[in-house]
Amino acid sequence: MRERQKAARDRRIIQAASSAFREKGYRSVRIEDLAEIAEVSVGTVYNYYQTKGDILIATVAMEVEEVIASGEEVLSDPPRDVEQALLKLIYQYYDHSLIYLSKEMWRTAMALSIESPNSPSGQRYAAQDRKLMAQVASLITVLQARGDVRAGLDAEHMGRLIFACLNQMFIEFVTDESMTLQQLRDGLLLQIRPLAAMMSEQS
Amino acid sequence: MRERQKAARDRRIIQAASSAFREKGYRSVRIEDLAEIAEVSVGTVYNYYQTKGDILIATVAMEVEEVIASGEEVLSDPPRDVEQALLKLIYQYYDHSLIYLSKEMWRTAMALSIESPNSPSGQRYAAQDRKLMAQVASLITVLQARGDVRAGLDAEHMGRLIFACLNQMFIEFVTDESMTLQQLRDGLLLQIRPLAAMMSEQS
DNA sequence: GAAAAAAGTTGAACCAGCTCATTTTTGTAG
DNA sequence: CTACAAAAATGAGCTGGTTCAACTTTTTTC
Repeated sequence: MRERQKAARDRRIIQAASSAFREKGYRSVRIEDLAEIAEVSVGTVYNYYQTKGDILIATVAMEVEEVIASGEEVLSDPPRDVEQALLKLIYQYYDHSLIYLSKEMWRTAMALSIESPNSPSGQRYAAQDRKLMAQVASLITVLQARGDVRAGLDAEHMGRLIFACLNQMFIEFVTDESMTLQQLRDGLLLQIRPLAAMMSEQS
Repeated sequence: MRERQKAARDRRIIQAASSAFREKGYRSVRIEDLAEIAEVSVGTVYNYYQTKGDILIATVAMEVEEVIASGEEVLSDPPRDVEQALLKLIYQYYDHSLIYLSKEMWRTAMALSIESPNSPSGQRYAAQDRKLMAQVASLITVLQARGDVRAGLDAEHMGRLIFACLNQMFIEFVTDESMTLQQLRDGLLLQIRPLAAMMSEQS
């Protein structure tokens, strides 16, 4: 009974935040605005979320959760070619990224996770980053088991390396409003190609 | 005459900021505090710097400038071994990083450059990042010219890749207060070793 | 040297994120 | 149904970054 009330309010707040942030911009949306849209008071918003940033992270986290799930599908049957397999997974990430979130929202969420790594939302974001990293490593393990990646490599280290690479490209993407998804894909390709070649070659 | 006054005030402000941020923490230092230490008014601080973040970036930029200069020395005569050469350069960066700046200051500066990439200070930080990346690429070019790195590789792309790697490790370092410089070095080593091996091997 | 213009300084006021003492609602016991 | 307690909601007020109209100082002009 009370539980249902709480859940409903929470949904109204996060719903209001998600669309308002995307449409008006995170910066220019005031907590007061959210409270009004969600038909609660400012204090109540803070009863559900500790800071404005926490509300943002909650919306970003939903998105990342979806991305991780869709990545699992790629893992189940990746292309034989190493380059193709990596690109398929990463493009999946990239293509999902702007469905519910704006570049500004990504920037703010990333900034927050770096600035306040010990806050609950900072840790939440970091945990999801680690999951993505693990997924990349997992893909490499699969490819290795099939003999498409040479056996001498440590899959976890390679996963970290490739994650660093895709993450750097993604930061570049969200910090440049004029950069398109296609340019992001192309940029990544240039980075991944030599790596994939090294990983697959039998020396 | 007026120039000298301005320069002196600027120095007092940046000086006050640099030590106050390091000693009391960026967050807890108020502009009002800086103004008092520097013996100017709040308004004057804003006459020299557009935001609190700009003041921080100015102090960080001085540090990075030094790091870039010290990196140049490594470039002039790098070790023959690829792994050793890369590590020498990057450890140089790492070891300098905490001389004048706290981890919190680094976190805040990084967060700022991601969150506000179009502000003057965001661009300033990004420009220095690019310089560091170019320095890594430059090292690879030198090693390639000496025949220690295989000729087929694109030095610029490898530079970006290695920069992504060292930057990721550095973010991990500053977002974990308990992580030591030695742990940072060791973490990087694990990432760089396979890469260096791939770069130097003649296939 | 006085007057006008330009450059720089000042701090009170503004704004938005956030807090917390108070009030309201919900659930429980008699 | 009433009394009580626990949980939740509320919004006025606090805080600290930021602005800007008024003021002061320096420079230039005649």
